[in-house]
Amino acid sequence: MNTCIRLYADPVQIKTCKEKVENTENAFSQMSAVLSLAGNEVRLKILYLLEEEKELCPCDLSDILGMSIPAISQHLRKMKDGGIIQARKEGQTIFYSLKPEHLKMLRSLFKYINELNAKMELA
Amino acid sequence: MNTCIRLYADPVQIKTCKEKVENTENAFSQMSAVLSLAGNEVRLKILYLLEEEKELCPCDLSDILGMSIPAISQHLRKMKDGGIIQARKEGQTIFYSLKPEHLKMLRSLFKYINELNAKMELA
DNA sequence: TTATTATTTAAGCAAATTCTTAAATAAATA
DNA sequence: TATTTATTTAAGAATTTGCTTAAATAATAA
Repeated sequence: MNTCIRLYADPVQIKTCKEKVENTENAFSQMSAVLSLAGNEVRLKILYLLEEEKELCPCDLSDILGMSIPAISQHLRKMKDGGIIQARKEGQTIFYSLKPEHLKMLRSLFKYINELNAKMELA
Repeated sequence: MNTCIRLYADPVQIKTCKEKVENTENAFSQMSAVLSLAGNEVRLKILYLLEEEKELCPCDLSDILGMSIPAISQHLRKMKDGGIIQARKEGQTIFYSLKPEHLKMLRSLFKYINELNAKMELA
C-alpha cells in the first residue's frame, strides 16, 4: 500500500472525505447490495416486470424472458435473500412481487429506463 | 428449456410482457451496465465522492478509501470505459469527474444513500 | 396411491470480477 | 541526463456469478 504523497494534495479535503465515507459506510453497503442485484440485465427486467404486473410466477417469467426455470428461480432467490422481492404461495404456484422496502428507489430506476427508452425511440 | 404450461397462465399478459421487454431491450442493457458499475461498493463510494468533490485523482481516492493505487485505477478505468466518468490531465496528475450523461440518475442514487444514512442514524 | 405440475435445490463448469505484485509510461525535478 | 512521482497496464490467483442438467419437494389431479 504505497500511499503516494502528492505535492498539491489537500490533507483537509482528504480527511473530510474519509470521515464522510466512514459515517455513510452502512448506507453504502446496503445500497451497493441492492444496486448489484438490479445491475444484472435479467434481474432488472424481472424487477421491471414485477412493478408493471404487480406479481408473476417463475413459470411466467421463464416464458417472457425465454430462460430456463431454474435460471429464473435462482435469480428470484437472490433477490428474495437481498430483501427486494417477496413470495406468496397459491396452490403450487408461487407469486413474486416487489417488497415495499426499496420500492421508491427502484421506481426511480424504472422511470429512468422509460426515459432512456423514449430517447432511443426518437433517434 | 421445458416451458411449463400453467393451467391459469394468462397468454395475453405473457405476450404483452414479451413485447414490453423487447421494445425496451436497449434501455435495459444500457441501464443494467450503469447499475452494475454502481453496484460495487468501492465504485459507489468513488462516484459519491466525485459528486461531492467535483474531481479527485487516483492518489487521493487511494488515500481516502485505504486501497492500493492499482485497485483504484482499475475501477476508474472500468467506469471510464462505461462512460460514466471522465479524465482531465494536469501535469502528471489525472483528475476524474462524473460525466454529465447519467448524472441525473446517479444523483437520485446519492440522494437515496443520504436518506438511508439519515434513517440509520436515527436507529 | 400414482402421475403430473410448479418450483427449488444441488453439483458442476465457464466466464467474469477484484484484488495483488511487478513492470511500463510519462511528466516533473534535481 | 538520471531520479522521483503519478498513473496505468499486465499477469496471476481467489472468489463470485450465472448458467446447465439432474434430482428433490410439494401440491394437485387421475
